[in-house]
Amino acid sequence: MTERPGPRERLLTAARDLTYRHGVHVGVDAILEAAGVARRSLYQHFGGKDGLIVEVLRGDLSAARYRQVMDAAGTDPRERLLAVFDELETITEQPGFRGCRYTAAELALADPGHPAHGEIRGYKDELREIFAGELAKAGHPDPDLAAEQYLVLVDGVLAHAVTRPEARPARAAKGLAELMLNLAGTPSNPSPPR
Amino acid sequence: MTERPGPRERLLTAARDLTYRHGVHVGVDAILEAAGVARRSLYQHFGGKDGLIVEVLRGDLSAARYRQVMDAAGTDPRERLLAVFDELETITEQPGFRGCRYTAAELALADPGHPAHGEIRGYKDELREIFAGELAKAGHPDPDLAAEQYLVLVDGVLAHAVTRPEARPARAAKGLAELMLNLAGTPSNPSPPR
DNA sequence: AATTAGATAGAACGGTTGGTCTATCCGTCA
DNA sequence: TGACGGATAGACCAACCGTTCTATCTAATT
Repeated sequence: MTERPGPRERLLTAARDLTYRHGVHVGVDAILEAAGVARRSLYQHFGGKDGLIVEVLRGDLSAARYRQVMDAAGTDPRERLLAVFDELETITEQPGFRGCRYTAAELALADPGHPAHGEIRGYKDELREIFAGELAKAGHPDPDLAAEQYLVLVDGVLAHAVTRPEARPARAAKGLAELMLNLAGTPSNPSPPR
Repeated sequence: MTERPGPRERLLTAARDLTYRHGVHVGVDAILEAAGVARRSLYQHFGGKDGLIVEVLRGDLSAARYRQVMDAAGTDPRERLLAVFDELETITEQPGFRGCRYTAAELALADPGHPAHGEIRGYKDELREIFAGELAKAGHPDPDLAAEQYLVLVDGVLAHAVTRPEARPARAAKGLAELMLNLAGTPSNPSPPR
């Protein structure tokens, strides 16, 4: 039997779950009850609700998940890039799917000075780097532009699937990604021949 | 000098502004103060905060705006469809831009039974119809799929521009739209020759 | 055995939430 | 003149918000 995690970890787990399901405006009382943790522990470990939210976003490892998905798809950059949308299809079809937690937090936190905005920004920048690198390997003529296009597609899929999941936005977006990748060098090669 | 609008209209105007800037979780007190309206009038006209939010979404006329933009772009379906992204570029560059109000409301209202979800759904369905019709006129081989792709692009632009406006997502998305439209019949013709 | 850090429970803080209530005012119409 | 519908101001409600506080308990360290 595994040991019960400490209060800090229990808080993070409960907050990750509740802020995704109910949004970042969920009350601290609900988080404390779900975590089975004393009120004081929250302020001891995170300084307050905002600190907890920031830590939840930082520890979410969503970017790492994209890397894993692409690694599992093999070494062909084209296949790796397309695998992203298969994963998005799985994610958006999950029962409790509520969109991208970063986008939701960005929209929910109207105050531009909220510390969470930095984490959100960092996450999307990191995603951009991942896609830009992969698109360069795929031989895309303009990896920087293509990376922005990829971000639009990913955010679009996650946003649209909340309201209209049966539209299968992940599949639709994969079609667009294929059009993009047709601009690249010979499809099956990791990099274009020089 | 024009007459001052009645309480109902003042409430809608104030709520439209405040819910966009601060999200639908903005307090009724703030709305009442901005509208210069008695507390009772809100419950008289809209039954409550939820009713007001629903009416704000219903009266937003965002779908009509897309029609106007396309009409202003002429009669060539291709030009009309691409004009959407020029408009999105303008919108996302506006100082107070805070994304798509419907997407924001969808994410903020965790309760699936909230009456606003119906309006949001209706809006995006209406957008789909508009795009599907235009894509059919442009001679796209699969207007239904293409319409979903267009929705992904639009939602993606509006979502992503909140966090990374300098990425110019509207321009990036326009490039993808051009790729899509290359699949259609002769670009400058309203419909493909049979 | 004594000390200490970390966790617990729970009261209490001032402020805000959406909603209901009473009372008053004002213009319209009969 | 009188009645009435609509608007106003503002008190009031219970519930909840994030935060601070005191007090107690427990387990590891010295």
